[in-house]
Amino acid sequence: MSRKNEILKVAESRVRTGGYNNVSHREIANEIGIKSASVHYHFKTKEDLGAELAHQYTDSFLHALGEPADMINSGENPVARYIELFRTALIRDKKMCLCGLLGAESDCLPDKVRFEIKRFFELNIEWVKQSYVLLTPDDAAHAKTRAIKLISVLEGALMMSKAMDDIELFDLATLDLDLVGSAGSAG
Amino acid sequence: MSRKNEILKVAESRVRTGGYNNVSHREIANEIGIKSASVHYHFKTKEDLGAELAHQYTDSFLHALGEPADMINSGENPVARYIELFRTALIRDKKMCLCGLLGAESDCLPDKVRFEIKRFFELNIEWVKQSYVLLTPDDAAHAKTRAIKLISVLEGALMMSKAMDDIELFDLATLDLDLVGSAGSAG
DNA sequence: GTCTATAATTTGATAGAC
DNA sequence: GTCTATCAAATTATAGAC
Repeated sequence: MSRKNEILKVAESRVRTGGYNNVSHREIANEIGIKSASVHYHFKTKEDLGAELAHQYTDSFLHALGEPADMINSGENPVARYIELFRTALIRDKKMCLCGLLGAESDCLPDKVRFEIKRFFELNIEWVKQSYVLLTPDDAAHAKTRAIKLISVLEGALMMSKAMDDIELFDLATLDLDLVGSAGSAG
Repeated sequence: MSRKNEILKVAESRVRTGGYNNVSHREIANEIGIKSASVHYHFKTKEDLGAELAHQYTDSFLHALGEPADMINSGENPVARYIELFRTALIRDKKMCLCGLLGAESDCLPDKVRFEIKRFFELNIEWVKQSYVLLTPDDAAHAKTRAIKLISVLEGALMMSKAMDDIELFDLATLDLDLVGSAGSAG
């Protein structure tokens, strides 16, 4: 793993644990065995580090999701996979969604970081919306609203599970979610 | 307003904007015209300040909610008021829920603060659960799960609205929520 | 090209002034 | 009782070593 990716990895862990102000050059440097000032060679400013971190997180997230159309062709429900990816963040990483936590802090973030957070949600809304359109073409008019509802409950469920230190809360919150039917048809 | 409450007010604004690490003694002090060290007279440590802030926020939130039984007696839907209180946080304050943001950072917070965040969500789940029990006694078995779902979507909707800097997202996410019927009956 | 010595600023806290 | 001078540690950044 390149030095740059080592830095991003440590930064991701720390930001997903406590937000933008929970990461510092020194802690990153200590963890990978360089001096804190060395981080500045790889990322000119902290703002640049944060922005590149969020951008890469978004790309990696979308890559893990894949293409809704492909999934449907192979008999998989893309919305179910979307939910599962959020669950993975909680179960495997034991951490928040990077862009969820940063999104909540948006008003105090540097411009470049805020821009990348927005990009994450725009692309996520579009991905889920497209999935709903493919799953239920007759209800295409509601696809975007349903996408926003789904992402909201997933981000909120992550947040509550961390707050209560109880993974089961996530499963309760995401029980019988809107997988296929029109908004609120599950249950 | 007492000095102590002045400090809490500034701290609340800053924490709700950027989390626990977004507040500092100096900024608090500057804003109210004292020296940063003076804050330590009113709150021994930052942990104590954070804990008292979260405790007071929780009490104030519950007080604004009132008693579900009273509301039902006077013909008001308590769940509708609950949703409205979250909306107020966004529209009037233009800020996150204090305990939502801190909850997402839970793993890096001092013990006393984490304890208060947990208390917020425990009391909120209980309040909403009780409301559902009163509204739909026949579905009492699902009341707690429905409460968790509702709080999740509200916290997530706040988060997304801040991330996208778009209040309308909150209204879309909370359109046709589970006000009375059993889980997922809305739509 | 990669990294570090060093610095300016900020942070949380103590010891003590009035 | 209320507040401040002062401090030790941490944070981001620069200038320059190798």
